[in-house]
Parts: sequence; structure tokens; C-alpha cells
Amino acid sequence: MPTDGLIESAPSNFIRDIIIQDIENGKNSGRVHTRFPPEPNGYLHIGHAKSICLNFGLAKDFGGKCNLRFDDTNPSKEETEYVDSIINDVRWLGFDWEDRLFYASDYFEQLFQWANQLIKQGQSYVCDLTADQVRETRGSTTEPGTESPYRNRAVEENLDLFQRMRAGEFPDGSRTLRSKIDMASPNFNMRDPVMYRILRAEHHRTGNDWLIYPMYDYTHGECDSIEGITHSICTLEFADHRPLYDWYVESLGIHRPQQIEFDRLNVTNTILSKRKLLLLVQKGFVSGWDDPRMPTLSGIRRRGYTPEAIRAFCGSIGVSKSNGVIEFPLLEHHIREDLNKRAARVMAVIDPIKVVIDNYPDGLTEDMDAANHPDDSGMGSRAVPFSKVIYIERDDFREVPPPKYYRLFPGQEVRLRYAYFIKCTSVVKDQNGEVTEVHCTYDPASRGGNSPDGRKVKSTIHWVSAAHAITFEARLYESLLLEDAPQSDDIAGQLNPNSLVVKSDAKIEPSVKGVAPNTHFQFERVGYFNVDLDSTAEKLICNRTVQLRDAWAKIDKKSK
RNA sequence: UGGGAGAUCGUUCAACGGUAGGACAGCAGACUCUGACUCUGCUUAUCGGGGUUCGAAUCCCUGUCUCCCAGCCA
Repeated sequence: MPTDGLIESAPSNFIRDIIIQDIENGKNSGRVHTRFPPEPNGYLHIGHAKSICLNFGLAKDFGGKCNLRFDDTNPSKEETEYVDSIINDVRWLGFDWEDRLFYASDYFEQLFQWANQLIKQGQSYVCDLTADQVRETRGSTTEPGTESPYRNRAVEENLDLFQRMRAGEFPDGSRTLRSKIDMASPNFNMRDPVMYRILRAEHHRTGNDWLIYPMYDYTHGECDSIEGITHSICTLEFADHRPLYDWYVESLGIHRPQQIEFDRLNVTNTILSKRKLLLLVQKGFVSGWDDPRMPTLSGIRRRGYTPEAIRAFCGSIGVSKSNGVIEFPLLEHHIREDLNKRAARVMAVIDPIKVVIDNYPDGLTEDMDAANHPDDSGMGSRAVPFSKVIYIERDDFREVPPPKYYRLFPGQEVRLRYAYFIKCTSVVKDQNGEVTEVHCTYDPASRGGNSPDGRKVKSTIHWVSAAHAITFEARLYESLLLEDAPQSDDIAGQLNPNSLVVKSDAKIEPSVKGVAPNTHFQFERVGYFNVDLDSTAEKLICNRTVQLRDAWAKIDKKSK
């Protein structure tokens, strides 16, 4: 039974069901408090967006709160650069943690005190086994582990040794603090897990204050507990850790949040492994974490994806515990849906071919009135200059038209958007037989795009006046991975050589002069583009965010 | 071969003992100064086998398949 007023339009899912039930049962006094807990060891990607939208979204929908907390317990992998990027990305996505920005490292002292409490309770001990020995004594899926010879050390000795671990008396890796649970447990996480390791590494926040660092399992539940988290939502692979999560908060006798696991986001043909993404950056396969081909939030932001679209996408994919893979076109659908509403229309020719209108007066320029958005007159209109020589898309002309081809070919009449009807009369070719120039005549009576005699044309194509065009660089992106690339660690062998195609001689109408980076446009009949960060007043650079749906491309492909 | 989690249109999520539904993708059509957008229609699914029930995607038994786990990573 849904609780009145608490359910918005968000679709039902098993986590909402749990929360609704908890509220009805008065658990946590009806409070809902979640958290997004990234480790600052890399950049956030679209997979994290699902978790962010889930955690912040749930808090919002149920009148609760959501914290941003950095799980920074492994200084050897973490950096301030990552902290900064994560803060920036979550904010960009549109979420607000108010004053609740926390770090696991904020709690190091408390965690240390709690570890001492567990020692005193006889529930943890200092172990002198090496990492290799620990692994060897852990047992296997069918064999129980064997107990450490140090398992039954006296409390006083454990307390002393643990203190001396902290004080730096022992070398890295020489000792650990372990929980005394059950070496025969079928769940490996319960076979006396390590709580603390000795690690001399500079921490991005605590510097060299600490020589011992707590492990994730020992840390996470207590951090949640300290912050009053009610629902600790994480991905499926942590399900096996839940008994341990519960063991710590119960042994310590502190507030017990509920861990709930859901399926992490997978997207077809997309790398969402932090390790592999790091490899792409380190080996120079991409220009950086914000390369527009990267699935990182900084990458897709630069590519022109909007937070609104990403949030809509995350809301549409649902939450479950199955191992699903979302098809990439669903993401593209949401990008198009958002950009269609907001992106101003502009005419740009990516792969130009010259068209000369033989009967148009030399030296004349006319301003054509073009709407900035077909469905939103509030976005106004602009003047686009027209003259005798123009560029059109190379693909919009065929010397020999294939079946169902409506565009320009010898003898065919088409409309130049917002301008005139033109008819192709002849072509000029170079010595290789390549068409270099298309000659046309225009119908002066069709100015604005309609002929007074009411005749129709099959096609309307876009154009740019050669004399007025701005030459710019268009960066066209495809998937970073080859389609059907095998899943393996050999990333180099799976890369799509066409993931970035640079068109340096693209032409665009002059109205875009001076636009700011990250302005979104729809290049009519081509796709959604945005102005790249590298763009300057001298050199305009645009990224293709996503192509328009293209019925002709399907017809063309099918006939081949 | 130990433990944990799953299995519903091509994909994904829903249906919580009572008409299997949405979105994306696909197909067909309408509209169109973007082969875009929009609109209309269509195709397609409960993993197998047994039960319980008037009635099962849902409950029970059984089989099969998939994912995760033996870091001093998170």
C-alpha cells in the first residue's frame, strides 16, 4: 500500500518498496537518509550517475537527505584531483548535499577507537601473518580456512601491538588487525577479515598522520552509522559483504543502517571499468578523462550531453537486481529528446561541395529569414546570407541517384532551406572523375522557400553561402570500442579507429560567430553539436554530440 | 564442485494470486521548408518440468542457465 503523498511519478522499484515499508513501520522514525560514497581514485562515469540519481533522488522523493562522502581509506590510489572532479561532476548533474560533504578520513580517529573497543571485546586481534600466509590460510570454496596462530593473543598484547602499529614501530605489511569471526564461514568475507593494514603512503587529506589505514569493510558501515544513514545503497557485488557490514555495527552497538544492493549500470559497447578507463588515459588512447569519447561525466559533458538528459536516462532505466545491459541508443534517445527542445537550429555543412547558381546575379547577397527553432517561436529568428556560390553537403548530391533518393541530382529540383528552389543543370569534375562543382539554376519566384505556382519539391537541403561561411572544425565521434569487440584486457585491439573523425573544412553560417564554449546547436539535418572547450575566437571547434535519426541512411544501407 | 544474487518482448523496467503493460529498438503509414520532430498502427515475452488454486509471471517442489565472491582494493 503506497503511502499517500510520498510517491511521485517515479516508477516503482524494490528499493522504493523497502523504503515505503520502513516509513510505514516507523523505522528510523520515518527518516530517509542516503549517501553517495565514491572513492576518489578516478573520474565519475555514467555508471556513477545511476547511483547518484538513485541516492539523491530517493532522498528528495521521500523528504530525506543525501550526503556526499568520499571513501578515502586507500591513500595509494587517491588524489585531490579526483575529489575536485567528483564534487564538480555531482554538482553539474544537479544535486546538492548542502553542508554534508564528508570523508571517511574525517572518522579515522573514531574508527581507531572503535577498533580498540573490538579488541577489548575479544573480537579482533593483531595478526603477524604475511599477506601470502593470510591468503594461504583462507581456505577455498570447499575447504575451510585455518585459524591464525596469533588469533588468541591476550587483549593487552593486542592493544599494545595495535598502538605500536599506529606509532610506526613495524614495517609496511608486517602486521594487520583482524576481526575474529569464523575461518570456516562459507562466506570468505567472514574468515577473519583484515580491518587495518600498515601502509606508509601520503594521504591526500591526512598527509602522514596515519601509518595504518582501515579497510573498506571495517569503515563503510561505521561511516554510514555516524552520519545517521538509514538506507545504504550499493551495487550487487557488495551483497556478500553485508553480513560483515552488519557484524561491525552490531558488535559496536551503534546505529545500524540497512545495506541494499542493486544492479550497477552496464551500457552496450561502453567501458565502465575505472581500471580500463585509467588505462585509456595513461596509454594516450584518448586525450584525457574529459575526452568526448569517454563515458566519464566530464567526457560526456564536453561532448554536449546535458544533466537533464542524463537524469532522464537514469530515471528511465529502472532499478533491479538482475544483470542487465542497457542499449546505448536509449541514452542517445534521451539526449536527443532534451536537445530537441532547447538547441537552436543552425545550418552547417560538414563535408562541403560547391554549388554555383548560374543565373543568380554576381555580387548579390540576400538575407534569408531563418527560424531558430521550428516549434518554439520564442527563440526568434536570424538572417542568413545567401549568394551565388554556396556549399551543400556532399552526400546531398549524387550524379547517379539511387532508388528513393530525393536530394539533388542532374535534372532534379530541390529546396534550399529558407531560400530558393534550385535545379541541377551540370557538374564539373576533376581529372579523377570526382565531382568538384555542381551547377544549378534557381527560381527567383521561390524566394523564402515556396513557389507561387504551388509546385512541390521532394527534398529540402541545408546550405551555407561560400562568401560568408565560417570554416570550422567538426569533430565526429563514434563508439570508442569496435562493435562486437570481445571482452578482454587487450583494450588496444578493441578500439574503433574511427572513434574520432576530424573534419577541418566544415562550413557554418556566420550567425554563430563568437559563441561561447558548450553552446548547444542542432545543425539542421545533421545532428546536435556543441562548441568544444578548445574552441577560440579564431578557430571554431564543434563536437557532434549525437546524430539525428536518419531514415535515409537506413534506406540507403538496406539497398546496399 | 562452497556461499550469495538473479532469470518476463530484441533490450530494459513494471505487473506484488485476478485482462502480461511501458520505454527504447524494429516494421508500416500520416504529417513535414530538417528523410528531424510529432502522430497512428503493428510485430514480439513470463527459462524447462511438476504441483497448489476457480484462477499462477506471482505460491511450493525440481531442474537448467547467468552474474558475483578466496586484495593487507573499493
